[in-house]
Amino acid sequence: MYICIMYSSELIKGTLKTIILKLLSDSDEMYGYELTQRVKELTGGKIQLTEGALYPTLHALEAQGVLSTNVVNVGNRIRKYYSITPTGKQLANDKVNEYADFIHTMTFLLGLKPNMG
Amino acid sequence: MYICIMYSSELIKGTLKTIILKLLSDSDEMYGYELTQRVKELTGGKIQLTEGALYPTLHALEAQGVLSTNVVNVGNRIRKYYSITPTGKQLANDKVNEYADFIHTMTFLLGLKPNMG
DNA sequence: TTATATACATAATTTTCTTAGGTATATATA
DNA sequence: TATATATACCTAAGAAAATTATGTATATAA
Repeated sequence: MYICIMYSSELIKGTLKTIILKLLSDSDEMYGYELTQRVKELTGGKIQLTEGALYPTLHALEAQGVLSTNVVNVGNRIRKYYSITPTGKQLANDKVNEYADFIHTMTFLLGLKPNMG
Repeated sequence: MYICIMYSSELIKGTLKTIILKLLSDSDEMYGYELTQRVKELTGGKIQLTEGALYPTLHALEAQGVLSTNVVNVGNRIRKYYSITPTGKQLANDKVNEYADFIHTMTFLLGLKPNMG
């Protein structure tokens, strides 16, 4: 068994959009900070989204029309909820499928045993 | 089933070193061009290493001491064979194990079915 | 009162890759 | 014979995507 605290940063590169789109595809709406906590929780801390990467990407996805926002005041603080658009739902599907295919290819290329759970 | 010609370039980011180290770990020696052809062949053309990324990375890995080189004249052309050092073998193992763990985490995070072949 | 958690954001820098260009030989094709 | 493709190496400019650092501000726990 392989032990690790967090993956080397180069490994995670290129997966951010796919992760965001998938989580928002399965949820009604989520805000940025919530996304960081959810990913940390779901991966046992092995993947931790950094705000410097997350927020610009969220803005780009919104500008692209795949996410829409809803700003809410919680107490005296601002919270910006993101939800996925129909276009975004399609993109999420494509990205997840592409990643599944990619994992399959990498599993073969690196000579890893198919994952049985 | 998902159809694709080549993966979007962002997906492949961060996997180059792992791929190089794994292939050289399983082979006595390989040269740069050979690596590009082997990866293309093994992935059905879905992953194609670009020379602009490959050669600088090979040089860096050599400078780092994980690869050693052997220049050979084939006809009137030069061919630079790379082989993995003991340190490199260890690094290759670590990187492949880390990637296997990463695939496991991403499979769960993206809600993909464990791959049964 | 001080640190941590929540919650947003941007800017400078670094890393990593793409794109484009350069050199050169061998071989297949029009 | 000329031209395209394959082999085989390399670097440099630029783009893309991340890290690191910084800033603002409130709430809560120590």
